[in-house]
Amino acid sequence: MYQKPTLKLLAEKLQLSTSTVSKALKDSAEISVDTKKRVAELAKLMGYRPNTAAASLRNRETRTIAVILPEIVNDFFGQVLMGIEEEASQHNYKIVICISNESYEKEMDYMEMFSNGAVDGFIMAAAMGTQELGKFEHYHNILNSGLKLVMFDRVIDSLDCDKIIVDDAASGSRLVDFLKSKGDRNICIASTISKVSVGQLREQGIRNRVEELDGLQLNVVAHEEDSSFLTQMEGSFKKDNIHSIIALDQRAGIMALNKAHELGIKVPQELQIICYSNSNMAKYSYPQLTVVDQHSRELGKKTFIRILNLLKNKDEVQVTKVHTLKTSLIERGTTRK
Amino acid sequence: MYQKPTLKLLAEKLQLSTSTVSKALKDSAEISVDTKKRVAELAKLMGYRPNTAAASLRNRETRTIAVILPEIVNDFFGQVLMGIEEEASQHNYKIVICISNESYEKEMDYMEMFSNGAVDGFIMAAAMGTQELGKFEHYHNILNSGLKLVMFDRVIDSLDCDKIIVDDAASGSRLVDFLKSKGDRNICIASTISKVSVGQLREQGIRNRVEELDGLQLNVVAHEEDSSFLTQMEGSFKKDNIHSIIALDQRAGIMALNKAHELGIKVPQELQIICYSNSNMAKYSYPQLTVVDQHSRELGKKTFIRILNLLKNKDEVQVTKVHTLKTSLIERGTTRK
DNA sequence: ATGAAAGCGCTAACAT
DNA sequence: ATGTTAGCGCTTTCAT
Repeated sequence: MYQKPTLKLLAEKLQLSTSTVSKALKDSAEISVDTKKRVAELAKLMGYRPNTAAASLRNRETRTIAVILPEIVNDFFGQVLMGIEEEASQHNYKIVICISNESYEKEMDYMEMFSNGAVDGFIMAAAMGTQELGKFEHYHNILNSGLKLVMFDRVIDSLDCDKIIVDDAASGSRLVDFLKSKGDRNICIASTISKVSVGQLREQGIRNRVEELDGLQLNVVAHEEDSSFLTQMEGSFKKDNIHSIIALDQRAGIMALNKAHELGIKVPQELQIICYSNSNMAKYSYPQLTVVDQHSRELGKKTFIRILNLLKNKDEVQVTKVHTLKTSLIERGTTRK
Repeated sequence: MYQKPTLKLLAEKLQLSTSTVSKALKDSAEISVDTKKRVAELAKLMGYRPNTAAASLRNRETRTIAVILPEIVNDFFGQVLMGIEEEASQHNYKIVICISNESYEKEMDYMEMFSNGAVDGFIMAAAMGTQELGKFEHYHNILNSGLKLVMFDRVIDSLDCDKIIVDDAASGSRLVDFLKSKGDRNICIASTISKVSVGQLREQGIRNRVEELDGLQLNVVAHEEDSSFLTQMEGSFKKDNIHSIIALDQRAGIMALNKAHELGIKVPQELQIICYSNSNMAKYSYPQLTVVDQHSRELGKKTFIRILNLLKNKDEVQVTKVHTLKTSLIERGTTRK
């Protein structure tokens, strides 16, 4: 196995000192143009790559961000991750990925595991378990230790850190207006994420708007488990005279649509369905689901850029910010024209 | 910002040398039981975590694996990643994730970027671009430099490295038998991955079996782009008298199903559909798709365990192995009982 | 059973 | 413009 080139090796070959070579590679003004050129050439020729562990140790920065996701087999988080990854690789950052699997313990373990020098900061969406339990010391520990933290989508209100979210409540409210304009009066909320902040916000937005307007009715079908959800949904179809369904998450949306098929209810003629999250599941359903697009990839990019700024201005005191992205409605086959 | 505890700090507090503390934490036989206990207690109390960069530099191992995936918004790769991640975190390994986005260049960039000390090895599925181009020097470079490489699913036949795959060709063959046993004679292959090794293997398996048996007919509909695929599919529905469709990937499967709906073809009565990959899209379609389950999470776990073994026996000469997992058919709503 | 010292590869303050 | 040196935090060999 051949020896990987190091600064020392380059220096020997060029009859220079390591510090000169180091500076040359950094395009330092101290070094002559000629030397820089010679160094660059040999480095390229030998395929020199700086040893990241050594640089991290010395510079006290790893150029690595831990991304903690509640799940990964989920188009929304997948798209966010793509956005993060894209931006990260553009800025020559690495990301390590952790999957909390909605568990408080795993989330905490990961944060502890990376809390000493392994990463410069964390990007994360809170696990369902964490939001249910309401225990947030592990976030505080991270912040206290000087590591950067940016949360997205599933954020903790009471926590003083940067957050990138979408206009969940406002979008819910807009959906009510949209459905009302189509003549619907009896709206049903379907959700498998009612324990999670964004689910609650969306529901609140819808609820508030329904109360503001006259002559609207609201039902709620909510359960995390597929079979219970479907039983509830079927009950609601049979006893309530539902005009439309707002599904707060992709799974609820697709399950509601399938239940409607099963019961012979015509979509969108007899029932309109709108679903949160522009997922493949929604894009490839029949008919294609009308969705609230959260611009998830953009969200990922914004999140990374935020933490990058925090890192660049490391020692300045910074005002934490909540950045809200506006969602948009993509009208497809489950709503009427 | 408080100072993170280091070995030196622990040593000072305990009036010991750093080497003693280091050994104690490693439960070395050289150190007295009593000292070990004192060290362990203080370490716990102060929340000591070894600095990974320093350990990497010293030990010449990072306990980090790069995972290069063609895409991430894809349930198959998502599930594999879950399996890898699960196993990695269990063995106290980190994974950094790279998304090649099916591009040869990105794949190569990533491999170069991590080829000097940043990771101990690579787990990857080849990008479509790489398989099309047929350029594999970047893989050879990795292997030559002593880094470990394990490929899964989309592997390079000619490359001498460890591979974890599923029985693509054999499973294709079994599907033909299955459909024939249901009385189908005219089978159609639908694919959006015909440029990729696994797509070709599946097709080959099907094709061979069709030729072996008597009285079967085979059509092929293949295109990566949705709209061209759908046009072809519609044409095939209208002119060929198809009895069943074998979709080589999830997207092809769901698009074929939707097209059947659109044309008023009854599934599974008039047309059976079987689809590769047990994705959420297939699970939540209407009716639910019958699928070939690749046990993707298991595949991820096996892949990680393989690279771990390679790493543990670093310097032994190892025979590269191809490990083949057996797929299984999950019969659901798009095939007849 | 414990400690001193060297060194992994890199950077930067401080010579020259 | 180039070089010397110290040190980031850890492990390990070789004393003691």
